[in-house]
Amino acid sequence: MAVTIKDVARAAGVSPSTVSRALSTPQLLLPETRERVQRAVQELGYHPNRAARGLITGRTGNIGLIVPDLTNPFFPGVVKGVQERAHESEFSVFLADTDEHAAAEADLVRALGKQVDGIILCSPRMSEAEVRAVAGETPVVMLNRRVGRIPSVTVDLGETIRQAVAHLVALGHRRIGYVAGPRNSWSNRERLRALRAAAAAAGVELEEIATVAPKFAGGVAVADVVLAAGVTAVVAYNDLVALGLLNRFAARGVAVPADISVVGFDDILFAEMVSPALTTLALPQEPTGRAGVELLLDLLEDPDRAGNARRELSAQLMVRGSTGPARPE
Amino acid sequence: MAVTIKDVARAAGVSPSTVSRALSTPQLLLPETRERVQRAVQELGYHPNRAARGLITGRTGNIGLIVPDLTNPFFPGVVKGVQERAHESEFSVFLADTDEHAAAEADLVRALGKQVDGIILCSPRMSEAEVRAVAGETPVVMLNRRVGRIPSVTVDLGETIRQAVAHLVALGHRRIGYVAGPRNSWSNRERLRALRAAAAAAGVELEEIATVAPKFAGGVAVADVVLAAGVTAVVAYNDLVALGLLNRFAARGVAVPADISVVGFDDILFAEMVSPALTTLALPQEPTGRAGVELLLDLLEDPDRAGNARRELSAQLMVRGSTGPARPE
DNA sequence: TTGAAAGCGCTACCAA
DNA sequence: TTGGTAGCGCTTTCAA
Repeated sequence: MAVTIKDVARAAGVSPSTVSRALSTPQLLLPETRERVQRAVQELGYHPNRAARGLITGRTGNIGLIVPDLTNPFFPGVVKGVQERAHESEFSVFLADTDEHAAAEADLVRALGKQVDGIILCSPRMSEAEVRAVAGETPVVMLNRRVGRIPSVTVDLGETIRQAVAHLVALGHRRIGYVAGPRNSWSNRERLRALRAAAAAAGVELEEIATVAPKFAGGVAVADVVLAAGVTAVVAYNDLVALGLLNRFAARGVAVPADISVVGFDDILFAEMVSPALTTLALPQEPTGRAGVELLLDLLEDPDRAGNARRELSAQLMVRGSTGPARPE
Repeated sequence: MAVTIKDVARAAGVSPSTVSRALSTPQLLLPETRERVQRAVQELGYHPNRAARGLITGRTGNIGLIVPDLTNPFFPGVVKGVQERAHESEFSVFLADTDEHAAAEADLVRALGKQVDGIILCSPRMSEAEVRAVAGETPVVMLNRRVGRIPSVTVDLGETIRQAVAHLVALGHRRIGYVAGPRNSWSNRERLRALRAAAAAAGVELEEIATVAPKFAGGVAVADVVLAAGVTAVVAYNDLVALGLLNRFAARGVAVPADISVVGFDDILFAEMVSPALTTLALPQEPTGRAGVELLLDLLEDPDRAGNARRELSAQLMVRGSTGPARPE
């Protein structure tokens, strides 16, 4: 059996209450008592049972993290950030991967709800109504999405998307394609909106080519459609899709960037690893995760003040080999 | 406040004990009572507090999963498998990433120990003594490592490594290099041992070139040393390192496989995405995770019988573009 | 078949 | 400054 607070109390010759205080409010004890308890804690290797503590304090010291797909390297980056920051504040992290099933998200929130103090929803796919519903039940922070007054961490892509479009226009591109991600992805909608605005402002055409699963295979699948669309540059919903495009283009003997330029979003590690390396709009992955934890901690501490808290991080255009001068018509 | 067992009891006009029974041993109740309780559960949206339950039953319904580095795509695959299988048995998963710090592993096990029924250690880097120590305190299953009688899931690479060496030898390679992973990695030692044996049996040289961090940057860093070693083929500790090699080779204008052949381990998604695609020894990622959970569940159910349980999965050689005929001397 | 009571490990209150 | 007591939400005897 594990060592309990009673064992420590007995060993130190004090009451359980005193042991408890020695751990939570040591300044209230006589230095001598405190040391005696601490020695006993050390010797017995006592770790308080957090479940029992949580039963009383209403705090579990756990946070839940729900991501759509761990297989997309973007999310492990975020998860790492969450973990790191959580551990710094002595929180443990429950992780759940929904495999891109929007329906699984709400279920998971409810299943996790009881065992955590709050939940971080990373790029949730569920409807706004569902988001509001779960946020009403459990403290929730969202990453890469905004719904009403729910605290969220987002990345401001407006300026960076303008830069990216300017970059393509400067290279002579006049018809730019966009391969869209999931319809229920807020990021997808925002990216499309900003791209449209930037293209309009620059006086170039933006063609929404298709909607694909946000995976490598999605890019591969849509590549030939992209070629048939007659654009000279294509922006993909994320790097994984962009890499899928590059892969299929290579297989078809289409030269990048000579025949077509390709741009992604995220800047996953592998964007740099392919050749030509992928031009992409880099999202801060670990910082997003860290910021999410911070917002959640604020929210737990002061639900009123922290409601509607927003953290907006910035993106960066990484110009690499996959973009180049437009092929003359 | 969340709805408790008392609320349900009141709503259903029964005692809390009866509600508890309705959930755990419904067959002991009168059908009518059972239904009344179940209706109340539904209406109030009652979910038992697992922490409170765990306090009594000694079971938390949680398992801990510790991985070295989520940024290596191999691990998310395993994590996904663990998650899936765990959820199937109504277990939740605590995830912790040690960032390749062996020292963090034991600490994490201890920190998590109290809140979980058992822990899955994925490719742990800690010493055998430490492994034994933590396994003595908490039910532990290991993935990709064997220590004593601790239940483990491993992948049998012997035959596949022989195949890989035969493949290279058939292509005319006589001097093969190995870029080693972390010294404290069991997988690394096993791979090296099997490679040595296979090379000796085939009558070719195996040269251990260097030890690197099991990351992309590690491969990049060692690439020039590999070239200077004068081997015609190189096997890397894992795909990430192999991809680093490919990247630096490309930058140096070294043609793969014309000038040098490259082989990795794992078969991460990106092994297929680069060109030339990476020849690699594919490890089953999700199955490894799933098997780990199953072993752990067995262990929890019957600690005696399940001690020393082993599950050995098999690997597969994926021959792709990065291996080809040896460059004539 | 059901309910009352005890207690899991801990913290928070009130007294002393 | 410390200890006793109650009780968090639940399960599990033991009685009825």
